[in-house]
Amino acid sequence: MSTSPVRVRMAPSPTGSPHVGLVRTALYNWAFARHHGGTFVFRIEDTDVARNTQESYDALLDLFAWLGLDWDEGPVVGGPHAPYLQSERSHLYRDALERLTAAGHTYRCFCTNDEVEARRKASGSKLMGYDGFCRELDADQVAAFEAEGRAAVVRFRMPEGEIAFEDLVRGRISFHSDHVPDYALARANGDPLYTLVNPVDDALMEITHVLRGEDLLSSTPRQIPLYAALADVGIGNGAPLFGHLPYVMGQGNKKLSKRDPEANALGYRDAGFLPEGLLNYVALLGWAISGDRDVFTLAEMVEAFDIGDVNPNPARFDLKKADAINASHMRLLSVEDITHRALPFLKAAGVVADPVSDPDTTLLELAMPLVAERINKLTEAVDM
RNA sequence: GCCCCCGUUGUGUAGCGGCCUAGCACGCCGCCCUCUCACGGCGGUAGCGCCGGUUCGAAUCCGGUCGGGGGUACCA
Repeated sequence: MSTSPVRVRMAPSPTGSPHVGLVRTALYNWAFARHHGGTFVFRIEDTDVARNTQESYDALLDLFAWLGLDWDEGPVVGGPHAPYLQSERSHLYRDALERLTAAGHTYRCFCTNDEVEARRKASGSKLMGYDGFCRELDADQVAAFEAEGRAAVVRFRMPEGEIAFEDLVRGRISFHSDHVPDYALARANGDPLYTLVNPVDDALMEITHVLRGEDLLSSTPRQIPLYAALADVGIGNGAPLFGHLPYVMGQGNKKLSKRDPEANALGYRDAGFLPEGLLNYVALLGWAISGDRDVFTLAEMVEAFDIGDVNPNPARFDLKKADAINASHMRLLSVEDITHRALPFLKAAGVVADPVSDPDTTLLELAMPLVAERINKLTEAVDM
């Protein structure tokens, strides 16, 4: 048993409509935090100004409010590491970049993609990515590039050697630095990139465990040395522990894309799902509470959740099973509860008046006991 | 190409060397209950990718192979 306090986070980008994969990741982080009595941080990664939207940000807050996944630090509630929107933290990234550069962990790179590609062809190297050409430029060379009017990206100087870590869901994983090129931390125009801001924020916010999608697995070997470099310049305490969660797949062998209708998390609320139903189903995408049961409450999940039990295989999203799990939760509710929850749908459909009238109340009292026992989703109450 | 991850019925999973003639759930197919539908009950269907090795014994450990996925950006 570790005695260090657990601090985890979810860090979505406010682009497009929230994806069910995000719900799964958020749920695992939340359950992990609650299980360990730790802190759940909510951070908004809105550095991509071109794609961020206010609607998307609002949708994220709506979604988590509906699901009942509460956060201890983040937007609305604040916290000791505020602000929790990356767009309001640029001074922190600039400071981190200056410190890293002062300590020699970065260098300026003037190469174009074409030049890098041409060199690779000429050398016959099998290694992809940046070749480190600008690593050791002297002052004259830098001056020459600048005289040409070239702008420079800031690259991280990757240390040489093996980078290994113990993944919380996959066990030991190792890469060799030969396959992890020096990567860009900031654009030529000075804007910090995700590669910099994500680790800086996790370090600053003292995140202890990063549970995230498998798609970030291959960026882990480049982040681990960055955490070390950040700690070296007084930012954070080194790398957190990582756990890479399996993909959520759609039909066939494709990741569930944002274009798939079943990917839209808020769509489930509108379709009459219970939040506990969606959460329960989504929890099953990579985790099981036991061998012979798959319907459980959030409280039971918090009690039982162990990141080490998460299955590394990609999971297929199955709408029929989601419906069935939701239906099981419907049957767990009382008639009064179902009536209460179905009311917004009934009002929206004009089945009952908005301030519920007396005749409506009578109707509901008569009809709901019959309706409640046969519907699988709240929206179905409307048709009955 | 190179690097990394993954591989149990159609789907999600349990399984961590003998308890497995591989369990549970969804789906699907029957039957029962029922005025109908839903719920509920009962039964059926179908799986350890492949090849070697270790072992008295392998779904479980090791190697290889095949297949799938991801990365290889001044995206996240």
